[in-house]
Amino acid sequence: MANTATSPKAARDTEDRTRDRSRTEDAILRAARRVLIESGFAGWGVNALARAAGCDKQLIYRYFGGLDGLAEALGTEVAHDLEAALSEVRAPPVTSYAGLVAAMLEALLQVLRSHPVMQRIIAAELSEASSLTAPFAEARGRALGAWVAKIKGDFAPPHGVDAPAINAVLIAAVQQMVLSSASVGGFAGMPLAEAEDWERLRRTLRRLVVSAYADPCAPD
Amino acid sequence: MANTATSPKAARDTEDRTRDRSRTEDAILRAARRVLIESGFAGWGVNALARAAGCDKQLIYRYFGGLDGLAEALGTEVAHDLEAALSEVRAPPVTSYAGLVAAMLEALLQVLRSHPVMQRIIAAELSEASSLTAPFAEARGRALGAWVAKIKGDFAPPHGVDAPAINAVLIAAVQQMVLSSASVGGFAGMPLAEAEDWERLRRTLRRLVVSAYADPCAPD
DNA sequence: GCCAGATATCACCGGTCGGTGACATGCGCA
DNA sequence: TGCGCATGTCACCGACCGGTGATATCTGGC
Repeated sequence: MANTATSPKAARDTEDRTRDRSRTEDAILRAARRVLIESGFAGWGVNALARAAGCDKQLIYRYFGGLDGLAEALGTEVAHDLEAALSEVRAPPVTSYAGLVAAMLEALLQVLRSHPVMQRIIAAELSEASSLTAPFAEARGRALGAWVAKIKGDFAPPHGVDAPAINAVLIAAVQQMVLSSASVGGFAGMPLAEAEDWERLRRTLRRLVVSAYADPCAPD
Repeated sequence: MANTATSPKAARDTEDRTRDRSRTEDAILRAARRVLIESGFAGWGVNALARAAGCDKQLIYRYFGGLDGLAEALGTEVAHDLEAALSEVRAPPVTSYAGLVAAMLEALLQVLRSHPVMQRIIAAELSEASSLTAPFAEARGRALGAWVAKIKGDFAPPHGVDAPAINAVLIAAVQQMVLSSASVGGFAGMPLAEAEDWERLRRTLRRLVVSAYADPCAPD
């Protein structure tokens, strides 16, 4: 029993795509996402992917040049997702640098939470700096850099504050929280499951940003 | 060529431990740490471990009950490391709740940075909630809980502040920073390699803690 | 001296992996 | 019509995996 079903085509997508390369490529890419979400990089091999896509593994080599090429293709796709999501950060009333950073953190939180593939990739980056995660890491760096360059000039951080470091710390916290919520359901005793939990995190982040960037004696 | 060397005993620890169960168990445990540091959980299998320990894999089954038992043994060991390190948090002049939290964060940063095995385990937790990481997660939770219970009562957080959430966020940031430094050498454009980089992070964390817990108009 | 048991090693199993070469099939074009 | 090529399928390889039963070797107690 190669699979649980009687036919090896059981896992194949309903759409008929015989003799259609672009359709097959798409099926492989979607299988790559699905397997990555369900099994992580541990189960991300040519055999499993071909099984999930309902095609022969040979096609992965032919169309993508093996696992590395497939990872690269998937990485750029996901990076585009991130880019698109960040480009829509137009939190309504941004009147200060702190407000801008807070809006960015919330947007990042939203994107990450709704994108399990991104979570998997980032988690893998923390475990192994392999050739599979490298392409995405680079693409992601470009996306974030472009976003920062775009908003530059609108507002400036207060003087005497290491804004890049503060922002990095808060972004790191967001990332860790989302990853931990996906695998353990919370972090350090703070649950991260219900909507109210995330709202609590949102408030906490905003408070940290505001207090860090506020002029003393000018609270809120 | 089962190994690069001529003799299969090349990787064996220098100490002669034939017919000495406790010595063999220790060799296996140390090999488990070493392989975990060098190859991560991906290469953490009975074959590789036995090879690294210079013994037969059968002994891993006999003495530890397989990989799961070995992971449990290693997990409790590492949890003890964490417990011991946290119990020594006596940052000299702690005069406020903020100072206490800052000292805790610095201690955690120090412990994590100097403990690559802990980093691997935490990174694995974020990728897969497998039976290998579960025992350590539980032990770590106990260690942190014990620490919190110990310091309870010395100082109290200001009113109207969600201290558990703030602390969780900052702990998450520390964790993410250390993990990211190990695999990528930095985070979000902030380098984390030289001593000055870590000092910068330390200052940033302290500033965040102080500003978050400070009474307004009573800075520093 | 000798035996019982602890300790360690070996050989082998079925299964999955990544990777490759050979082969079948159908489409488009001359 | 039939040829050429893109597309898809199959069979097979060597390597490694986790796991287990049988066997060798040494030690301590009688």
